[in-house]
Amino acid sequence: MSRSAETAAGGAQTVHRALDVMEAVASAGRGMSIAEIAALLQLPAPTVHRLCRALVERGYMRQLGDRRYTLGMRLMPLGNAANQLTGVDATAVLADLVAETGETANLAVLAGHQAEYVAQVPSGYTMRMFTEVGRRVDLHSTGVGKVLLSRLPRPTVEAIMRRPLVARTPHTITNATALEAELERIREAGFALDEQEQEIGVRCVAAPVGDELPWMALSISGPLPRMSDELVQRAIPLLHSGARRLAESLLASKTDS
Amino acid sequence: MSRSAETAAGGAQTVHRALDVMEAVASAGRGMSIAEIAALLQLPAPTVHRLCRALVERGYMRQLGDRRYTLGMRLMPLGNAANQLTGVDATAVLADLVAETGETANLAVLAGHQAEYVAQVPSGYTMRMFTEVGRRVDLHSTGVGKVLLSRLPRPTVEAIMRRPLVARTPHTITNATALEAELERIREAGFALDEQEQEIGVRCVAAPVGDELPWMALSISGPLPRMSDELVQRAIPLLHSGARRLAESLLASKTDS
DNA sequence: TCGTGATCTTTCATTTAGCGGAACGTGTGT
DNA sequence: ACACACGTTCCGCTAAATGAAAGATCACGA
Repeated sequence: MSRSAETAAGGAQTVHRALDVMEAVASAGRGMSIAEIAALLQLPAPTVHRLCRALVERGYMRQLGDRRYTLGMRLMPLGNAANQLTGVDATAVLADLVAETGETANLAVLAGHQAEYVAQVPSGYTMRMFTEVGRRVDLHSTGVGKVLLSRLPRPTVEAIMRRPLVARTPHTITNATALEAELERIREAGFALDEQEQEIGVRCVAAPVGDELPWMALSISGPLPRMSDELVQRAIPLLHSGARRLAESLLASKTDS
Repeated sequence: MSRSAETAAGGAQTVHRALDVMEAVASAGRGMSIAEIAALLQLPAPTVHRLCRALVERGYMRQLGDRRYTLGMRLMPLGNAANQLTGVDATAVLADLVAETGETANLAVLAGHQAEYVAQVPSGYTMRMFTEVGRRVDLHSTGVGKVLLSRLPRPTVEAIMRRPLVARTPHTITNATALEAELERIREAGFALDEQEQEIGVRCVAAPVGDELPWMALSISGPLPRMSDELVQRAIPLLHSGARRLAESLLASKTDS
């Protein structure tokens, strides 16, 4: 690859590497050593060390007494600021989905090897899905998680599948071959179902949010008796159009802010 | 400045610049144009543009319809990850508070317009406060929440007060003027009390964690009969010293793990 | 306590990725 | 349509990043 082509691709390799380091530590959910990070990211130790040092200087990471590195304080207010600046855009889309389907609408993003709910508008029913914003769930056993998984690069998917696929219920897909087939179906169909795989009595239908946002997924969920096949079929195009609106809003190529 | 001195300073100029960009947008609390960011940071527009593009690719920022840039959703799960990892490290301080006061100790952080419990060490009593780590509570009706609220910038406080101040119990402060007076008292006194405002029969005393960490608060809580005035008075300096130790620990470049 | 191996941290010659001025493209107002 | 302000892209150049090697530190076992 020629140098000019590399430059045209972005001129920000160092930034990407620093963010990779930070995300690795966030994914691990514990302090990580330089050697661990270096092995995971396939980077030389001095490079990782330099990036860690920069992130420590800025408060994004901090170093523990045993020389491992963990996340720093600076990320907390930034997370809150992002929530305030973007939450409004998502809430309108979620509220419309609730109005159209009657069920709870959720927005989830990839967080390491899990999905994390970042926004939710609850249905008006008292018997409804209750999930706190901020909660993390497995990828393989939830609708949003399977959508996210279906869009990850193959090596990442394989790494996740090498972990035990924990059975949350008797319906959970715990076999890698079966899960891979499910992911293929999801890619074909453009949506995923959670058929009591995460929680008995709960059904969920989820859709991806946009090609440019492979780490984001939208869903509605509710109790099995209410989440009929008719509702699911009706919900799918609504999810797709909601997802489109949300992606447009977030990417804002044509939408007013 | 010679090149070798510059290199010795870190070899991460690009990382620092990217973080500067992101922090500028976070501080502004609204979309910013390339020209604005460039002027603020004294960088050329193409440099800012390249950095913005990298941050957009990773989801840390997004671009609006009028070409301005704002924060992206990728920061939300990272902020939550930092919350959780901090909670783990706070456990020693919390355990000391429990040993000294006999009551449940909690660490909470600002999460949007709520407080989220990120760590807790329970008292040895069977009748004690039980709150799941990860749970979110209102700011206006909890000790930790009022501490956090007392340290937010005035426009944010006003925005929060424009929402209904929900009465969790008959003791909850639901009047904005009264709440403002309470926040002023908290700023003066350096601690907050929750006098059955969040839950009948529960009393709580909370303190801020450090000037540099205004999104964080520490508290002890317990049932009214045990949370005597004498205990509260005794607990306040313990909370302050615990808070100081915690802040030092979190802000230090190396901490015991 | 000492020795050793593992790992982290620093140094610096080399490479290349990032830089920024200039040119081009886009959006807005008249 | 035109002018102006600003965003975005291009590309030659060099400042910044890189990573192998050396030095420093840590943890563990004898």
